Amino acid sequence: MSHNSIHWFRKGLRLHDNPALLAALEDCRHIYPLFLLDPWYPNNTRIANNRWRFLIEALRDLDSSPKKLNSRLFVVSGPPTEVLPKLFEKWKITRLTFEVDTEPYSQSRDKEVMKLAKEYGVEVIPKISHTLYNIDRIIDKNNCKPPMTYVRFQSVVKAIGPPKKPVPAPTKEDLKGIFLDIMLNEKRLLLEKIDFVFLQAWVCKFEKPQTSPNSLSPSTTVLSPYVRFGCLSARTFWWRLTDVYRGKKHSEPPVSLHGQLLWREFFYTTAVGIPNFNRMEGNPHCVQVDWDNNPEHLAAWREARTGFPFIDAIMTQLRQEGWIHHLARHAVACFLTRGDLWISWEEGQKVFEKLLLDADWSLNAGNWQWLSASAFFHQYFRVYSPIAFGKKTDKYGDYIKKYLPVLRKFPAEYIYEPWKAPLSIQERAGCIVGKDYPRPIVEHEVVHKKNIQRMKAAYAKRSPEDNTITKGVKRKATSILDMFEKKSKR
DNA sequence: TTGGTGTTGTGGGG
DNA sequence: CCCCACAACACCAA
Repeated sequence: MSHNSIHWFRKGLRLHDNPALLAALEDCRHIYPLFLLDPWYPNNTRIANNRWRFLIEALRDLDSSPKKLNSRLFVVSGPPTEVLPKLFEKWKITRLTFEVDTEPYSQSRDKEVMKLAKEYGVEVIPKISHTLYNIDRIIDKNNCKPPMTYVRFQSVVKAIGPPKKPVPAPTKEDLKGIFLDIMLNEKRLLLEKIDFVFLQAWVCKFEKPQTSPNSLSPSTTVLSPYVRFGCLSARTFWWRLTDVYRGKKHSEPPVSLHGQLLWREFFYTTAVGIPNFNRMEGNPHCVQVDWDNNPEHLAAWREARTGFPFIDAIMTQLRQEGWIHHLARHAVACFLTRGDLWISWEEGQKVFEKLLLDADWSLNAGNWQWLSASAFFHQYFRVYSPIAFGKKTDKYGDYIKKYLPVLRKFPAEYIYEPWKAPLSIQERAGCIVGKDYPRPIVEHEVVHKKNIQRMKAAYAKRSPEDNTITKGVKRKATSILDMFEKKSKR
């Protein structure tokens, strides 16, 4: 019982499956659970109110403890490199623990913090628990470069074996004799929800492409924000699913729920292994495209006034609720980029980063590249129709009517294309297109064909060593990865 | 070297 | 209901 420990919460806002927190409690006299409000985030990223609120609630959840334990979570504002040294001295800290975070800013921040800790004689213990695997190990196993397809990724992780089991939450026994400032109040509600909602049959049958982007209540788990902030451990989720699968016939990756966790892991891996992953320029795997600069169109997309009800309804749900179905993300992402507006995926990435509760640096960048056919996905001639796609799962446009009440009186026949309705019908619906609801800002039938040709030209312009022979890309990637490897050898 | 395959397209044809 | 054209890249198996 000799250490004074800080456990620094960043992601991983939970007590269960938190190996770094357990490490902090070992031989510990006093534990200080800490969350820093790092000004780098509001200064360099976009965070809408909904997402702040989710974070605050998650922190409150961590902090909410039975009064009798007199517990608390320390929340301090300021840059980590300024705040932590003060706390090291004030609390006579000998040990700092935290969960490994692979994002570029986090990596540089943690490197600085580790240097400082050394100066103050503080032992640092980082532990992996945000991802299913050690991402570096996946890259190493794949010849020191990130696997570029899901199939390849699957074969690499299969060779590694299943993810590690989650570690248990600290018990009252672990805390005996420790001055604790945190509560052991797990997100019970959430775990109960998993047990309750995840009826076995539903879990076993789950196939992502069969779920609906526009059902009125979500057709998927909606656990992504919890996983994003680490309120729910991906490993805990994985092994709970394994329990549910046991002995039953069940769906398989890529479409199963295990498959969804592997998609997350896939983009975490590529984000670590590919330089400039959230940008087009300097990103060796990203097709270089001459995207248009069109602030009016971008604003119309962002503000749900493209004149395409399906697109506008999705963007409205995004703004109001901070969550939209994965396929809805496909529809609006394709529309913004290669499908209709020909605006850079980086612009869409910024809007999602701000509005999605589950906005995750790696997944956001990876999926935008996928949807814009800039990397990972290359069948750019497969363009989502802003009219036809939604009809498959919502013939009468109930989803549109929910989020765009101005259109609620339109008959099903015209709900996806109100501009085609005769004026008499528009009048009867109490909504004149061009006055009460915008006219479509582009002619989809025309622009999407033109855009396919522009995409074709962008692909053709890639230098031969960029596309035909992968050597060119590999060379670039490995040189970066060599550096990365050296850095990560502990 | 070649041919097949890949989470989630559309519109036209039979 | 299935099949095709549209026609690209990364990877793998033969």
